[in-house]
Amino acid sequence: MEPRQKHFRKREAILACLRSTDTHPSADWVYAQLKPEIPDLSLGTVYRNLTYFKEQGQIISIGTVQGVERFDGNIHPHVHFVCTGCGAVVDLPQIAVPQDLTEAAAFSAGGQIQSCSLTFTGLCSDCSK
Amino acid sequence: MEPRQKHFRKREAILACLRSTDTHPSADWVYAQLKPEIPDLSLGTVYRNLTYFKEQGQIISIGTVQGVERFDGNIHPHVHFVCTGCGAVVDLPQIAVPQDLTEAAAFSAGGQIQSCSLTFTGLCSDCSK
DNA sequence: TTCTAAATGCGAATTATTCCTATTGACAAA
DNA sequence: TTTGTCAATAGGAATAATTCGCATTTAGAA
Repeated sequence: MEPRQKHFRKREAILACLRSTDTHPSADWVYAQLKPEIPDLSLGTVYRNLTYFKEQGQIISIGTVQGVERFDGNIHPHVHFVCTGCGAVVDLPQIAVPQDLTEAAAFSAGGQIQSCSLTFTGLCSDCSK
Repeated sequence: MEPRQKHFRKREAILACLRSTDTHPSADWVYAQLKPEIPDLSLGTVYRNLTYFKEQGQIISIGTVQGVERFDGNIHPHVHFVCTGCGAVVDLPQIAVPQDLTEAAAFSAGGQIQSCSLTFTGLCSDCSK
């Protein structure tokens, strides 16, 4: 298929960058990551496309950690652990929110549940030393 | 005991305000709420004391909703529902995170779990109309 | 009264995020 | 090829939540 339409290279690079890592990066991290290979990338474009992908449901926001929003290219429901020491966010793939909990929540809230986020907070093994 | 030490009136008023509501307010909301009765209250004091209480473990932050941090005077573990339409945050007291999930998370993360936050997101009954 | 340390007010500073505007690229029609 | 249109973008200005710096006030001890 050859060189992709130049028009979307940046948009695609941003999504690919997000999907290539499990560090749950911030907008700034994505920007810093791509800037060397795409020198005319602007931070505004990163923000714009992250918002775009979020609206499209292709990525999710996992909330703000230490003041900055963090994103996740993995939209499969999963649980996170956030270290209050270093700000690292890691997946806990072994854990899952039981389905009946979500159903109970929908009933209890009386509205429509779109998503569910379970996050454990603490000190990672490095930071607890 | 009569008039409390004037020095701590504001600090106490901020905590009392947070505990008197179930709206999970922002710093600005607390400020607006108290300003009429405490005209010389400053927003900086609200932020400072919210941070103080948070560090003391007397309140918790429930993360940022639509760009602003929201607080909760109820530190008993409980589940929240956030409406993406109006930004309302309500408790779901009927739901709880199973204890074994937390234990599994602690094992899986390999660190110390300090807290756990389960949040459902969606549209409340008003906003889904 | 004097001293000290904590709490505060106020305004400036910081910083993540959004907004504005001119420019560029892709593509279709003439 | 030329022209027109529209989405995507860069770059910088603007916004807004939050934090910081510093002088002032207060409580309480000496």
